[in-house]
Amino acid sequence: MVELNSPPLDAVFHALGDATRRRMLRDLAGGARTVGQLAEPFAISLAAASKHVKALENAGLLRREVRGRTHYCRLEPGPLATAHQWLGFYERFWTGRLDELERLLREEAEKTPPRTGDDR
Amino acid sequence: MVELNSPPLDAVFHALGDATRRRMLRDLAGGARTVGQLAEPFAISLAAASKHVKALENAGLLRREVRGRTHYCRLEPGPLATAHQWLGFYERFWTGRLDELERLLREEAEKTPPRTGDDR
DNA sequence: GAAATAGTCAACCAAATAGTTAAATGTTTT
DNA sequence: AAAACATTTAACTATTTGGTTGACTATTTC
Repeated sequence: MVELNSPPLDAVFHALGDATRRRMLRDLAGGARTVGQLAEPFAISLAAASKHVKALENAGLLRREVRGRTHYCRLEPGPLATAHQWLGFYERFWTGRLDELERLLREEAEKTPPRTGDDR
Repeated sequence: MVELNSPPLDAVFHALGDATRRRMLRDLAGGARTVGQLAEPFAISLAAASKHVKALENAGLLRREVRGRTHYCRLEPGPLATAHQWLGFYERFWTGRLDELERLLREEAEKTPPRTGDDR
C-alpha cells in the first residue's frame, strides 16, 4: 500500500539539491539513524529536520520504521541508482569518448591549432 | 543556515530537479543549441526559457557563446561528472555488495520483534 | 532607415521552500 | 499517574521559484 514507485526524478534531484539532506544521506550510509540523530549535526529545530526527512522519504530515498516513539530511518538506494543511471547517459561527454556527432562539434569548437602561435 | 560543503552540488542538483531543464540537457547532448531552439519544445515564454538556461549556466552545466544576436549553448559535462561521482559513493548500496558495517546494520535493522499479540 | 529577429531584463504573481515556535500525539520511564 | 522523551502537525513568515507580460538592447535583413 505504500509501494508507489515510479522514478520521480524531480523529487529525487530536488531532495539532493540541499546540503542538509545530502548530509543526512551520508549519515544514513553509516546505517540506520533516528530522526533526532539525523537532526543532530545541524543548528535547526527538530521540526525543520523532520521536514527534511520527509522530503527524503517522499523522494523514496529513505524508508522509515516506527518502533515505539522512535522513527528509524534507513537509506533506500533505488532512486539514487536511478539518478546515477540518468547521469550515466552523459558519461561519454566527460570521458572523452565522443561519437561522431559530438566529435564534429568538438572539432568546430577547437579550431585553434595547438601549434606555437607564430603563424599570425 | 548550513555552513556546509559543496557549493556546486546545490546548484547542479537543483538545476537537474526540473524536467524542463533536464529536457534541455538532453537536447544539448545532440549538439549546440540556441536559446530559442532549447525553448521550442515547451509551451512557455522565451523569457521563462531564458531563465532555465541561466539556471543551467549558473550550475556550470552549459556554456554560452554569443555570436551576434544569437546565443549558442553547449553542454558542459563537468558538473554532471561531479554529480555522477557523488552518487557513485552510494553504488554499493544498490549493487547488493554490502561490506561488513552495512551488513551489521542491516541485521540490526531487521531485528523487528515478531510480535505474538502479547503487546500493549 | 525601418522592420523583423534573438534574447535579456524588470516588475509582478502564485505556489513552493525552509525555517520558526507552540501545541499535539504517542511512548517510555519513574 | 505524571513526567520525560521522540516526533509530527499546525500556523506563521521570509525567500525562492517558475511563470507571465511588456519594454529594452542588439543584430540582421529588407
